Amino acid sequence: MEATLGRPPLRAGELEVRPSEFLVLVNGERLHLTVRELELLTALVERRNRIVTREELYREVWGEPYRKSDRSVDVYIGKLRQKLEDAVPGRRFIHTHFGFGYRFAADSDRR
Amino acid sequence: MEATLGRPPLRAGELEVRPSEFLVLVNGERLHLTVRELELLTALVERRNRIVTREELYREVWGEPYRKSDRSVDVYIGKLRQKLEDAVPGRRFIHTHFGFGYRFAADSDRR
DNA sequence: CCCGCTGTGAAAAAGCTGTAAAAGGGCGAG
DNA sequence: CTCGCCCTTTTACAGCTTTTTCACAGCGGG
Repeated sequence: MEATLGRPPLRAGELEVRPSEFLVLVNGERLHLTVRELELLTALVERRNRIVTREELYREVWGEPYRKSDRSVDVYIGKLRQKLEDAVPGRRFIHTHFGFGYRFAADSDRR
Repeated sequence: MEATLGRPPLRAGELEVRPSEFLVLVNGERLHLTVRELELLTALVERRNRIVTREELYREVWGEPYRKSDRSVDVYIGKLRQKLEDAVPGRRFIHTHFGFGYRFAADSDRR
């Protein structure tokens, strides 16, 4: 949880993440996230527009070495997608890059 | 995939390869490649303007000894050529050297 | 011509991802 | 202490994508 404490606010399209307040706003409305969800979203938004490996995400959020049989990252990506979809229907924030990892993008950019 | 992780960016004509970001740009646009395609292209561009044997490419990308009946390198050369042709029509980046191997060149030089 | 080398489509095999659901844990209320 | 609730982790499996293998046709050099 300390992974969110010193972090400055992040804006990304209709999202605003304030890690130090455990708060995510979507178009001004609070999005209710659990601790893991918030930490994972924070890690992704901090690395927006870049492909991030599961390894890196796992190290950052879980704080321990990644075992490739571990599906936690995927499961939480799914949870985040669901909540983001509920909040902003039709928008796609988290992209899968097969064999590489995930990439967060607030704008519809091609990279 | 770790074959791309510590690598510095490479520029070659209208191509820019950023292995550590799993990213290839062609005239600024992302070229979508699979893991193998990216690794093979990276290996070729790192050795640009030199003829590279299948053995060397196979060792570098697949990480194991080459069996001469293995056509994987050829198949992936074909995939890369196709994607590069789609991205930059009329341009030829990967040259065959009969009996020797392949050579990547960004400029239209003959050798 | 001959025969090994190369290009390539397509099938088979391997591997990766999305997701639901079960299992495991922590914590506060009573 | 026990229960109930919620969050996290693990498991299972279907559906897809990628990788590998195979087959055959066309080339190219001797």
